Amino acid sequence: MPELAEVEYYRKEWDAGLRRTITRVAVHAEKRLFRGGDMTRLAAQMPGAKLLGSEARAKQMLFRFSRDLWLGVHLGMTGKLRAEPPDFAPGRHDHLVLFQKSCALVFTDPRMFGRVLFHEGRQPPAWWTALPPAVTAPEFTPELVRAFLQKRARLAVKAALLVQSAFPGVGNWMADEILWRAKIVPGALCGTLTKARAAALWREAREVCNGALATVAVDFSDPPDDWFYHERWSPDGHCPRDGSALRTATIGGRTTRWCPRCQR
DNA sequence: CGAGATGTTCGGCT
DNA sequence: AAGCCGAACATCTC
Repeated sequence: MPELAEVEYYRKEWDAGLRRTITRVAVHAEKRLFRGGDMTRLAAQMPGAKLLGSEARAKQMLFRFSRDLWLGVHLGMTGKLRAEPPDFAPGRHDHLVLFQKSCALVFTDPRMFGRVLFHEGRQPPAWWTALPPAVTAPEFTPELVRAFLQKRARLAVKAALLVQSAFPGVGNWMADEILWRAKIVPGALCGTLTKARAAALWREAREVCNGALATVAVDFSDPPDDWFYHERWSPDGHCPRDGSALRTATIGGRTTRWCPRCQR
């Protein structure tokens, strides 16, 4: 599931273990989720460390532990975090479990498109520090969006919204929501968008991120009733504005839905 | 049974 | 030669 807001929701699941010590680690170290990291070292270093805090940015999470230990988590397509009782027995897809005295912090991911990174050091890892400013941050300006669209002039705008360096945290359903609100047809090439439409894209990207953070991220509740979201999942979806039957096509390699009447 | 799923990365082509 | 596109990754569900 995880886009921006779902990631923030799952991050908080591990708050159950805040200020508590890890007693034991269970990890499927050979899985591709852990590629590029030393999981033997993780299993050796984690016991005795305390979970001190966490943060979500875009689709990434970073958990901070005592002893200068850090855990980066990306949920991929099917990753989830949750807390279980301390006697929890990990199942086939529970690839990492941090046991504490009073609970077990579980990372599950059946498809294993996610990623877990282990880092040791006084400072957070470089890949974290280098993440671009959030869509909701003041540094995310209309000028930045415009410059990106001009650089990627031959790319469909739907595909552009999925580029994480430009729209961090935006995923497939949020991209469709943004385009519907901005009344832009997803197949439009970035280079053809006027300044006004680029501004609309900027504005709606912020609206959709803020709206999702105010609903989905809080308690996994649905976005507001008038969002495109609800219709986009239905095979028989209709435009909430004008009732037109939605169109479906693959754009930017992903299933894309839009209203053929109000998105041009 | 086949198709598709809310993500990223790589290799090949233009 | 940057940048675009499709395939691959691995598993489950409809």
